[in-house]
Amino acid sequence: MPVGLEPEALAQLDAMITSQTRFKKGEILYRAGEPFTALYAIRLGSCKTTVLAEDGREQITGYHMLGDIIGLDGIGTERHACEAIALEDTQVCALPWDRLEELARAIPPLQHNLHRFLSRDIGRDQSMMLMLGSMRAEERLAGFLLNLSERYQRRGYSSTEFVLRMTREEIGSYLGLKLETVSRLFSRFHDEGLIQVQGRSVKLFDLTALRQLAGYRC
Amino acid sequence: MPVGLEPEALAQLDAMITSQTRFKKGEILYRAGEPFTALYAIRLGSCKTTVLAEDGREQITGYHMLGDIIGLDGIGTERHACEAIALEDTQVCALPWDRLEELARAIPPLQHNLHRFLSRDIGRDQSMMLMLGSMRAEERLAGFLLNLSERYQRRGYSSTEFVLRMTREEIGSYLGLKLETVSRLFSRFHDEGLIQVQGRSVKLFDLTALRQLAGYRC
DNA sequence: CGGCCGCGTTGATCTGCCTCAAAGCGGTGC
DNA sequence: GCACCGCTTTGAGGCAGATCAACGCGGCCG
Repeated sequence: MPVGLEPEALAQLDAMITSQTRFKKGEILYRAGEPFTALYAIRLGSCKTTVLAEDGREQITGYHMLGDIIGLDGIGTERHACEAIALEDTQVCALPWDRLEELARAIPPLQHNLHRFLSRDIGRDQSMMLMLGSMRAEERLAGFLLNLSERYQRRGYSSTEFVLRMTREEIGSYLGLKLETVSRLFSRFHDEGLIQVQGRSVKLFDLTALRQLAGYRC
Repeated sequence: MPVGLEPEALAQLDAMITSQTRFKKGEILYRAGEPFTALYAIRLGSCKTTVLAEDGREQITGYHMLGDIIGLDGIGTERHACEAIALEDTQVCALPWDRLEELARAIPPLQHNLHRFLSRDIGRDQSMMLMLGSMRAEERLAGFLLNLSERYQRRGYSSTEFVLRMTREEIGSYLGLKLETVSRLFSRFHDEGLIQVQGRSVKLFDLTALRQLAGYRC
């Protein structure tokens, strides 16, 4: 969010941030239906966002880590549309929305960044819809792993070796699959030499093959 | 978009709109990858937006009608992420983005409306992810029909009797199903007395049953 | 220590939706 | 009129992924 801001603007943004909150693994950052007052920037850790059907089924709609901003879906209705849950011990800082809107009016680059975040969320959701609507299970899982890989890399971590923060069931929910299917696919990718899995730690051996599986033509 | 604006602000918004463009059925409003310069407000007709996988598979991500604003997914990357195609003869007016950002800074209610549009798009995409990831075919189709019903009603049309603008294949692509499945489900809903279908004209007879099918608890 | 519990793996079977195929139907142009 | 074409419907059979079930493993607590 602060990218490209003048020092003075940065100071104003800083001043807006009053609170930094800690959550333990499993704790709820906000619930669906709660009044929306602020966005949350993740400073440490990671969390998932889920939407719930009336009958209790849940769909994980996002997996968020350091630097991500969550809660954007609450702006329109002034209520959170989904529920955010920490996947590990996590720290976020709240960005009060009315103050942010105000600042965005005063600071064009901030306004621009805000719009970028909103728009990128839409783009991300649309790729997810492509996955869920048109891809087969193995393509989805390969895409998921590559997506994680990319995001870890952008944050300066290894792009080929990381620890999953989600259970098989959560991965399944995110990808529209059952946990058994996820587990089987991990095993298959492992046997085929594409990856190494041991519980939640994953090594990607053959990015090219994964990309091909995921439907990337590169 | 203009909701809640002062007369003077309205005039400024009006002044921004230079062009109104017409498209015939099947024509492309914009393509994925094209530079993003403007949003488009639909004044007449309807269109679909689709994302394409590298291998040519396509997923319809949205179905848009009068009053909807499309193109929001291009803001973040400055390129359109999806392709928009007219489903019938359609008129849109372009809202140049740089001008709109500028105006949004000057006119708080406009800024707010813009954010609402962006955020609602995210919310819509998330419900779609819930559908695609967790619902069965009949639930998806019931949800689709109810969604249309609601939107027609909000625009002053009948909520129980309307004409589909999409082919079975397009509905299928939107819902992550094959056209045959869509056709079969229409027939089944018809036989069960929930709806009447004749080609593309649909009457909804039993909204309550559809809602139950769709997983609404109401 | 032993028992429990959450999570993961793997096998066997089932089924909802896809695939393949054929035919109907309405509109359009010749 | 007829032929063609895009769209839709319907049937038969197959398969990817779900479901059901059993077991393994590590961590935690009494």
